[in-house]
Amino acid sequence: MIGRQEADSIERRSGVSLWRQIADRILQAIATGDFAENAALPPEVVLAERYGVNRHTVRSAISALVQEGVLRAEQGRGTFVLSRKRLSYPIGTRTRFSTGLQSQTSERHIVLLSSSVEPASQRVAEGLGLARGTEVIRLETRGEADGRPVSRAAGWFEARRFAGIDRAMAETGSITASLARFGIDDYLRQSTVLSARHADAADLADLDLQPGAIVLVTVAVNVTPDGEPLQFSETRFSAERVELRLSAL
Amino acid sequence: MIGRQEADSIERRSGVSLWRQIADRILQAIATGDFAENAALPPEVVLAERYGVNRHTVRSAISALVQEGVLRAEQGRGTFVLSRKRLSYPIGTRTRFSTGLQSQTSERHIVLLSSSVEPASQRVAEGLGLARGTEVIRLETRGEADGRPVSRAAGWFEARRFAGIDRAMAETGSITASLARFGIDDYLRQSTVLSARHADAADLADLDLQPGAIVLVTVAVNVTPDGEPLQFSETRFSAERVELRLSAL
DNA sequence: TATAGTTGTCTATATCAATAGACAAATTTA
DNA sequence: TAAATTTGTCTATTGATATAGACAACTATA
Repeated sequence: MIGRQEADSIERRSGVSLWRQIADRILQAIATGDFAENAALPPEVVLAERYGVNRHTVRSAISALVQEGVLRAEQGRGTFVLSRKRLSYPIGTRTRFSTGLQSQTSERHIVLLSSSVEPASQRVAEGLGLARGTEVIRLETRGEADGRPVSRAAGWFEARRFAGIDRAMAETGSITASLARFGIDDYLRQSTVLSARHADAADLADLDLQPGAIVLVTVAVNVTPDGEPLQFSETRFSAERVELRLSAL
Repeated sequence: MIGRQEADSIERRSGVSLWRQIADRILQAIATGDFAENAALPPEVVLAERYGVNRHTVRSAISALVQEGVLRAEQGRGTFVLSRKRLSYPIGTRTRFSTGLQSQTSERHIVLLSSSVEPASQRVAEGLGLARGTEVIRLETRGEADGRPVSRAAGWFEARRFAGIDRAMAETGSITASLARFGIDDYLRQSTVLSARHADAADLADLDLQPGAIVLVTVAVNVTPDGEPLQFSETRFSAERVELRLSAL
């Protein structure tokens, strides 16, 4: 990389405190592998000079990350990296939570948080090709890998056709397995729209994030091989824990 | 949507000032179309109550957005939305800047900012299937639509094979047209990895963003239909101006 | 032409964020 | 063991952030 010197500088009077900007930088460095797992961070004085701030400001950043479980500080020894690189979550025509992360994690599963029946909103109705107001089942789920939450999703299914999918989901912990109970043995991703924003209060709680964190948001429609809409979903990924790999679509 | 009441609340002591969080919310609302273009924002007192902060705090947020050219405030009348919804940028096997945004913009083009020859870094070499250190040409470009910067990209090409592609790029303003001069009349996107982070100082300058803004980052490899690597690229999109639509090819 | 509704400006106060310096406490190294 | 290195704690000061209240200036409308 060239000309990245000044990019290491920090924005003042930006509404984002310096300690949080520095915490972000450190997270970023860990996520991209610049700070290896278990390795010691440069000493506080060095970081302070690198970012052009006071040592105490660096300490604020570090203490936030210690709180967050990303770093461990040991008096007299140094500060060490606990967390690992980002998971790489594949998105393609055959997107499946568990299989996608299989090779990168020792354990992953989906937890059903809640379910409800509601009239389809405009966008849900559009996505599923239903009339607005048609009853749909809404499943709120969280995806976890190696004990850490990585994604939070809301999925909508036509209520009439998929009555009981909430129970299936609770029992199997898998969308794929749940759909199989309704005779769907294959489904494809028809469309995905992707955006990013700051995590809101709900995201922070659901994904166990700190304020100021970023979430990647996908809005997708899954269909049968024939093109019949099955599921409309909105998923939020923690941008600091996962990256999305667009596999041959 | 259900249960979004509390999500409207704001995080204190988060390292992100309240006025900036509120500015983000308003931007978000505009981007998703919740606040229509040219429409009046709710009065300051109402916003203050909605977000649970003082009116002066809301005013700070609004004044930042006025500065940014997103809002226009008129004493006695109200505050009005100037900017429009996010552009939807398609990503698929045939991803082309200009064609992708054609229907949504009246004008778009790519500006060549700089070019240089350098030895391939680890990741560039891997992406292009070259030995590390092989000479590559690096093109720095900015994509603009309707006069606003939407993306900032670095692209790497094998220097030996694509000598002069910088000139071609400067003249044509198009990757597709430049590659055509080297006998490449079609190319496909082989892989794309997507992540999100806060904009750094370089992003802020290049994309004309405000501190605290978010960028979507894609790292991609383009290949010939035969699978021969042509281009390795890293692109940063302003998350408040574009969303990425993953198109099935 | 009042009146209500809205943005703009001013003063004051309290808390958070950042800098500065000094030294304690723990660990590693010479 | 002594010295060097590193994190932890304390005090003090400055500027940015947030709250509070009052009122001016401007616009639309009854």
